[in-house]
Amino acid sequence: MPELPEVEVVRRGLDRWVTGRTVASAEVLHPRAVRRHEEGPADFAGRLAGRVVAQPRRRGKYMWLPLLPEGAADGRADGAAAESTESTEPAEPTKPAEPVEPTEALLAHLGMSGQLLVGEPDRERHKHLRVRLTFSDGGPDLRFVDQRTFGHLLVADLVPSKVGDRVPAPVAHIAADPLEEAFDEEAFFAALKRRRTGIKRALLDQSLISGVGNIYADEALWRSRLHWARPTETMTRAEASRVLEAAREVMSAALGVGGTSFDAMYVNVNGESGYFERSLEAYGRRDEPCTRCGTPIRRDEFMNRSSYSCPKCQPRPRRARY
DNA sequence: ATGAGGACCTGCTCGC
DNA sequence: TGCGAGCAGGTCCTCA
Repeated sequence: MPELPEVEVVRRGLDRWVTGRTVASAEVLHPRAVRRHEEGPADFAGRLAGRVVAQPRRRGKYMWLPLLPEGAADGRADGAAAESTESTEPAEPTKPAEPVEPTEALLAHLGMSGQLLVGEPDRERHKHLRVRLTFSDGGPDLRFVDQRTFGHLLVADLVPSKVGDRVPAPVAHIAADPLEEAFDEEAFFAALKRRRTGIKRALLDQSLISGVGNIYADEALWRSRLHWARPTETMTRAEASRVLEAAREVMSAALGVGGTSFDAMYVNVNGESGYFERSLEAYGRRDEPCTRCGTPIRRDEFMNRSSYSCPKCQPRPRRARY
């Protein structure tokens, strides 16, 4: 279940394996994977062929590969893409070119089960392979594999975002994530006071704060001792800061774990952080003792999914909001 | 505009 | 052994 840390690990893997390379072809094996590309699969593939991939970017759970015109310089000073493996030596001549500002990007959202895998072009095709990109150097290809098809890829124009940078159009309304420098804590707190909803719903609202999913929301709330149905308008500035800091902590920890196995990610740029197996304090621990107080963790239904919390550390507010 | 709930999707697990 | 129910949840869509 990729949330921000897992997506960031994938982004780093993509930076290592595809930045600076030229797309030869894009093959859409399941139209649903590109359903948000309004002009359809053929246009999607057409826009990718021949483009040079610039350094991958990310905001929250979205990531994107800026696309440069064919033959453009990739913006890398060290030509690191060429050292990925012997078979990925770029075929293009390395003549200097004017830096070009990308106007489009390949945008990816992994959804629930999406993976971006880099590997030898002739390896076996996974059952849930949805999209495949090949590169002009004949080196490792890039595969979008997604069992549940909640994820998607599309090519979009880069437009100004509410954060102030240029991002793919579908990301323009997304707030910065709490690990970004640009994250506006004052604006987040003001939004909490304005909203008439519960804190967990607010944490999952990507227009207020991006990158937080169900798992890290529960973990951040457990750490900050806040109940998920706490009305946001009653929260103090200190409580808001607490839950933000907790979110940063859990996501940074997960990123740290995911990052440690990063060097071995040649064929497995897949967003598995390994974090879930060890460090979760609330999520998925129904009836297990709270590691702070020993009270059994409870599971509530919320938004058609689960919320885990400690009944003692996170008492339900008298006025709950969902 | 805002808040709340459902739809989408497939594989796995559980109970009968 | 078979099979249906339940569960997993990010985002978009609809409705009040």
